[in-house]
Amino acid sequence: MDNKEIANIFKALSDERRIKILNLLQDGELCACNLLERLDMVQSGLSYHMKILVESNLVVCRNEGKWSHYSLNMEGKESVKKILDSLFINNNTEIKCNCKK
Amino acid sequence: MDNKEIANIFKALSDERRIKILNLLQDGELCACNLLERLDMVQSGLSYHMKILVESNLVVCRNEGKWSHYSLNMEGKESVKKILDSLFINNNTEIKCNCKK
DNA sequence: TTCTCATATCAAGAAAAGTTGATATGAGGA
DNA sequence: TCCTCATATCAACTTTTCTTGATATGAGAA
Repeated sequence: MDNKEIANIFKALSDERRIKILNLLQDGELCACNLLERLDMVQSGLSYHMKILVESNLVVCRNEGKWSHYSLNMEGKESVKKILDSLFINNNTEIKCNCKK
Repeated sequence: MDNKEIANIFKALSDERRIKILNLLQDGELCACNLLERLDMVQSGLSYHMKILVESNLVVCRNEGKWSHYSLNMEGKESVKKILDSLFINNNTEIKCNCKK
């Protein structure tokens, strides 16, 4: 996974409205119309944000007839944690800063 | 911590160049001039990005004379993981989706 | 098939974030 | 003090992301 892909996953988490959506999904699976009722947002806006959350694997979408049901993806969370662990490593190679003193 | 603050922390991680900076800091503390040598970026740009990383507590800055030395903040990483855990919870309240069938 | 409803996509504009060169600040050396 | 160097800030501009209303798609009901 390259830096651009990593940045994109965090980008999915970097919007206040998308965090609010994750909050709402803590209570269980919800369909788009139910999410919409609980958010101050137009339908096309919700669709835009849900696409970002689903594509970044943080949310799962289950289609049933004309409805889309969304739920939190715990595997997505674990994968973000693994990314964090891979970013915050101390290789201890003791590269000393060599500014021209 | 409210949703806006949470979004801001992930925002700090949502830029490819800042991910690259974290990669570089894996080898240990580096001063701004050393980071600059390793990045394709002008000095004011680096300063802009470092400010974001420091303010979001992902990187620590140690000032020594006219130099600024940066290093990864492991506490910052842990705090991001805690935020993830608080976002991805299943409250199991069984709110059933009530779309008008 | 035709209508209605849930959701997705599009295009245009608004808002936010990133980039750049110029300048400011402030520490140490001369 | 004056000069130089490392870093920060600023203002203008570019790029990216978000928002919105209009329209498209596609499923089930009539």
